[in-house]
Amino acid sequence: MSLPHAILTALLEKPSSGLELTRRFDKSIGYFWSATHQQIYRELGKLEQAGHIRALPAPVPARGQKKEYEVLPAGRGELSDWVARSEDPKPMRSALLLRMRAAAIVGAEGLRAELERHLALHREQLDEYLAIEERDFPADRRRTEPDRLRHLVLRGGVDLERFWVEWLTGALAELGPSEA
Amino acid sequence: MSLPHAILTALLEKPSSGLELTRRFDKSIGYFWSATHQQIYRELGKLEQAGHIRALPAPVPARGQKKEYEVLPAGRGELSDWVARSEDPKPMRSALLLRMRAAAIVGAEGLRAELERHLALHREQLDEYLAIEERDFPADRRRTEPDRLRHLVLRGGVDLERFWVEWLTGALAELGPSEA
DNA sequence: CCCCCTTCTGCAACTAGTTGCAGAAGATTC
DNA sequence: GAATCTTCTGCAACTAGTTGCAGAAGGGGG
Repeated sequence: MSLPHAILTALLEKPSSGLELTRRFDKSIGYFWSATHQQIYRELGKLEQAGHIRALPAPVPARGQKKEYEVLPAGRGELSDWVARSEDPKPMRSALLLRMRAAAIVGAEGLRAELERHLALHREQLDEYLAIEERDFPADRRRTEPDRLRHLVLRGGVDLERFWVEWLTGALAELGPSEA
Repeated sequence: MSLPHAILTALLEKPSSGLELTRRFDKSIGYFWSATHQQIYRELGKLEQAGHIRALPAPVPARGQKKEYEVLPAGRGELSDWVARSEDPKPMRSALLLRMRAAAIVGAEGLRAELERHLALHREQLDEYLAIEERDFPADRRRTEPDRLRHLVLRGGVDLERFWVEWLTGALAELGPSEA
């Protein structure tokens, strides 16, 4: 599974506490691997026990007290192995495509509004990605390999959102202008 | 959740037994909503109890005996409601994009082979979709609304695979010809 | 007839992810 | 200086999905 590796990556980018991680998952790593704070806390516990990360010594260790984690060499090693590991892509799932197929049988009443809503959401996400690209990846920041890799990831997000925007636009056109 | 609706859709397309459904999920509905036979059997049980489907009267009802299900009006109603229901798209997950981001930190050794493997798989899937399109959706079979909807779904699959093929091709070019 | 193979259904036990809630520490405010 | 709000961590209980296995029925084949 990928959650521990997502966390290791995030912690290597910057040592953080559970809540900080949660927030960063909400806007960066989470764009392609989302997780709730619960998953994160539990996984931090497991990673610590496995010796992949450790809590930075805190002045007052207590419940409700912020706890920062950093990655240990073993954790970095595990992540490095994982990058090269062979793993089949898991079949994608789209409830929207499924609904479309159901609509082919029971009728498309009410579907149009939902498609429009999704279209708006995907447009929004696309704009967000484009803003990030402009901010974080100006042409001169695409030289080093790490930067090129990070930019490729973002490009993936951009192009995927573009795909949805185009597909939804086409679907709406195909449904005809006056469906219920 | 969508699994029960996937099953209702499949059963409306054709009443089936659990194993038949499993096979059809492996090659049709499952392209965008996969499920194991276990999930399917359990869900069939729940759907039957909810009065959404019923088992067709079998000559010899017994364990190990094929059991066909068909959708009842209540099930069709539920599916019809679901088509119009509002439901946020769940954030996508891609272990590959995640790995790319990890590679930006720990190095991209060994990643290239994996990208090539995925590229081959996506090309294969794309070809399969195109073959289905040619077989099931010749130009004259795209007239009725149900056919147009079903074709849109397939188009979604085609374009998504195209996206991956293009992204992976670009990523491989970007990684440079001689990465480890 | 008996063994074995396939088909079909299903239980049990697991991992992953979600939701709701609660308690401690520190900051804020009146 | 007490009431309350925010931050941070975490438990408990749930739903969804996965994996491994087993048992019944039926169809050959020697």
